[in-house]
Parts: sequence; C-alpha cells; structure tokens
Amino acid sequence: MTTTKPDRDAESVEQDGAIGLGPLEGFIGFHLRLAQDVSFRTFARHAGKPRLRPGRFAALMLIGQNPGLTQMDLSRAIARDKSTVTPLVQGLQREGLVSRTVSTTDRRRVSLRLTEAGEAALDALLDHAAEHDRKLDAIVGDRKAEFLHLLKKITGELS
Amino acid sequence: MTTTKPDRDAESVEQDGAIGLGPLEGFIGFHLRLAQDVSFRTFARHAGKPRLRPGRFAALMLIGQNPGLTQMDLSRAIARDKSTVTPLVQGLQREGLVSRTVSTTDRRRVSLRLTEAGEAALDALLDHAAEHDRKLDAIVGDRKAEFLHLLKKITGELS
DNA sequence: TATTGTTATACTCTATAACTATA
DNA sequence: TATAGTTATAGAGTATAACAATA
Repeated sequence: MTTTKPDRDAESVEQDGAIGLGPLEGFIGFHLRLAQDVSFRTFARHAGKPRLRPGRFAALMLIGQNPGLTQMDLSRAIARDKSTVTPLVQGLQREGLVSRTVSTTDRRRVSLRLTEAGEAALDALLDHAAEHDRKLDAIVGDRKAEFLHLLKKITGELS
Repeated sequence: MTTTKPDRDAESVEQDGAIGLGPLEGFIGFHLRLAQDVSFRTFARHAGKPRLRPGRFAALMLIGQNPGLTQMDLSRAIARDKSTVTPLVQGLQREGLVSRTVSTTDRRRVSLRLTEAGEAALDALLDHAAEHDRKLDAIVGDRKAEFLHLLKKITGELS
C-alpha cells in the first residue's frame, strides 16, 4: 500500500518514523515557521493556477484598498526594499492588473491603482484566500479572536 | 528628527500613514504570514553573525536530535526536496559541522551526524533561539500553551 | 523496478549599491 | 541634501528532470 518501508538502518536513530525535535518542541518561533510554511504551501498550491502567488496577493490587496498609494508606501507596508517593489509592480502592470501614473504634485512618485482586470483578479484571489482561511478557521475554532490577537501582537511588538 | 514627511499627495488615499488591509484584516493566514515574517527577520538579524541562518538551524537541530538520519529522512522532516537537501548538508559538511558517512547496510544512504564543532554551533544557535523565543514568550504571555497548540494543530491538519 | 542521492538548470524572492530625476 | 524610483548584480532558497548507483 504505502511506501514499502525498507528495514530500518541500524545506524539510524528514528525507529518509528517520528523525527525528534528536541528543545525546538517548545519554541513559538519554530512552530510559527512550520505553521506558516504549510499554510503558505497549501494556499499557493491551490491559488497557483491563476498565476498569482501569495506575494503579489498582498500587493494587489494593498493597492486595491489604498488607491493612489506610492511604491514607497507599498514598500513600507510589505516590509520590502523599494528595489524589490519595482519589478513586482512592473510585473503587475505588464499583466494589466495595475496602472502606474506619475504624481502631478511630486513627479518623483508613482501612484498605483488597480485596473478593472486587477479588481477582477483580486476578487478571484480573495475568494481563494477566503476558502483557504475557512480551513484555518475550522482548525482554530472558537479561539480565533485570541489567536489573531496574539499574531498581531507579535507583528506589532517585534520590530 | 524623524522623517520630515512631505505634504501628502492629494492623489494618495492614506492620510494618516495607516495602510488599510481590507478583508485581509480578519484572515488567519495573512497574519500568520506577517508574524512569521517579522519573527524570522528578527531572529536572522541577530543570529546572522554566526553565519547560521534559520534554514540551516532546523537541519542542524534535526541531525543533532536524530543522529544517523539520512538525507531523505531530513528531506521529509523539513518538507523540502532531496535536491534541496544535498547542497544544504554538503555546505554544513564543508564547514565542518556535519559528517556524512555512507550506510554500511544500504550503500545508497548517507548517514548524517554532528561533529563536535557542529554540536558547539548548535548550542550557540540554541542560545540565540532561546533568547529570541523569550521575546515571543513575553508577548504571548500565559496563553502560550494554547497558542502553541493551535500552531501545531495547523501544521498537523493542513497537509 | 524503485529508491537514494547528485547534478544541471532555472525561477522566485530578496537586498545592496550606484544611478537618475526630482524636490 | 534628501527622497522616489530604476537598474545592475548577486545571493539565498527552492523545484523539476535526468542521471548513476544501489536495492
């Protein structure tokens, strides 16, 4: 049926297939990493079809919620360098999802807005994200409010 | 003093510097991502000195806790392809932290073990991680047990 | 035939530094 | 001088596919 497990190598320690974690077992940071990793992969696997990976999702959402925001605003909001934002938004523009217009009041700045196609793409992504998050909701259950509060507290205080 | 904030562009929506998140505000997955991102960066920034980034940390820990484990065991434990593991462990070996010996009972397999230097490096990293996790403990407070339980539940059920 | 590990290759994400243009 | 954005470049981290050795 499953993987025809060969005889356990005597040199190998894990007899039952369970890998020991050691002190990491009680570390919040470590389990935060594992949970995020699996959550991210689950989301990406299903949202991968519409060619929109989680990184661009946040950008699209932020632009949609804050039309006219500049690349520096976005850079700060997603905690990425401006040189990371440039190819990101240019890619979104190339795909017709975002418009980039030079600000008339400060010609150094580029104002970002969603196009109609961008709105549609965002809606589709939101549907996907909502579906994915329903799974997380089901897992977390009635402790969601507190769980969310702690995650936000970590984000807010660890900077 | 602080950033001499220029006049807000009339084209820009966020008047108070707060960027709206929209529906993402209530998404567990999104906040999981933000919290992990900031936690990871904080850890990496401080642990960056000893040239041991968080990815190698998990590998070192797993090898330390499960001496003799094979590259496939490690691959499964960290949920990465075997082709990702090869350069990872070869790098650790090159730096003298890990020994790689061909199994005598199955000559396809490579058994991984920490060297003395590897043990020392792991100890140093553990100190760093413990220090970092104390910050997280302080933020999470007495709800740590439940928080950890939910993170593990997500990791366990989302696969 | 199936599994372990290696190699070649490529793609994504990210940052630093140097640059242009604007302010 | 300082800021917004671009470009060049480089380094992680990751995966797929083809492969050799072994089972």
